Amino acid sequence: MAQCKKAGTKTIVETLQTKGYRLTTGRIALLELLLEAGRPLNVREILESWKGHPLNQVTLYRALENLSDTGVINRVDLNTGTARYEYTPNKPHHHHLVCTKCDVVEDVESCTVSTLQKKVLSGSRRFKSIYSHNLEFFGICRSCAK
Amino acid sequence: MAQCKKAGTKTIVETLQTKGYRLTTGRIALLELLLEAGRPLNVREILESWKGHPLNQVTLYRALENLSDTGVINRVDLNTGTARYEYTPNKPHHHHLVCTKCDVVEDVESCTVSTLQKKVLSGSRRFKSIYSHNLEFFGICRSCAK
DNA sequence: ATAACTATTGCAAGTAATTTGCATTAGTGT
DNA sequence: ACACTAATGCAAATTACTTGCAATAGTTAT
Repeated sequence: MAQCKKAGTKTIVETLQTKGYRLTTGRIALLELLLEAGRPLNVREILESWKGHPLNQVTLYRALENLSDTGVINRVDLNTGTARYEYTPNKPHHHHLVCTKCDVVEDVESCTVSTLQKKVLSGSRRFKSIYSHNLEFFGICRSCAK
Repeated sequence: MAQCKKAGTKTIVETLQTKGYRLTTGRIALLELLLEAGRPLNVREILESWKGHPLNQVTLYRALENLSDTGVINRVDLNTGTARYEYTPNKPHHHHLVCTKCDVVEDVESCTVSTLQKKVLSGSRRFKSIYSHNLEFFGICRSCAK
């Protein structure tokens, strides 16, 4: 994991540099937390995980925005009421499966939507381009089903 | 359109009744507005469309929640910052194509995700059931592309 | 129709998420 | 080590949305 972080960090610095962003100690703490969590966290969860406070809440919001900007992390909306952020440098394009009782989230990697995306674009007179899509599945996990 | 409304209203009353909800004048005004708009509106847009105020903002929030409950309207999140609601009784299952510059929204009716949904469920050990999915496409419309 | 029952409404206030302005601090390149 | 500029924290503001409660309007049974 430290190794993974080290290897990842190098590229991340470069990625941030292209937008003039700096990889500060607070942002490193944030990225490490998201990496370890392995699932999308919201602001409240991030702040609660931090006993010391590597980043103030306001700064955290700004860091999340900047890092999302560069694609190092990804903002997802899973209908849980607040935005969530996930660490993405080591992850391929994927979607999510969300339990609407306990909010547990599972990644879904099989994505056949890219071909669908082309069809959708060719079926639209009004749109010039489509550059992304969101696909989330909602269901009930086994432990909530009991 | 008046005809469409009349025909629709009958069923809507019945739909609401099953949950003990009433179809009040304010809610009728809301449904008419959403029907005429033909696209998902957020709370601010609804209130601005109403010169007189058929429903107070607070009541509007409650009405939107109740009506969503019954499926007469549908709440959608299009990453535009606030929840949007669309009139659905006359609409088949569909998705959306959103321009991220001007927020114009187009319906996408071809949905092949139901089969994908089954695959996703069978690929998950943790989940017992999947009952819905969100799929939204993001792009740039032709007039914003100029 | 009318009365009784209960959902709906509006007001005032509250909560939670997110943003902004500004002075101070910390990274980065030379 | 110096200069330049992004990042940070504080206080305060904004925005979306919710809650409690008394008054009102819709529905059902008579």
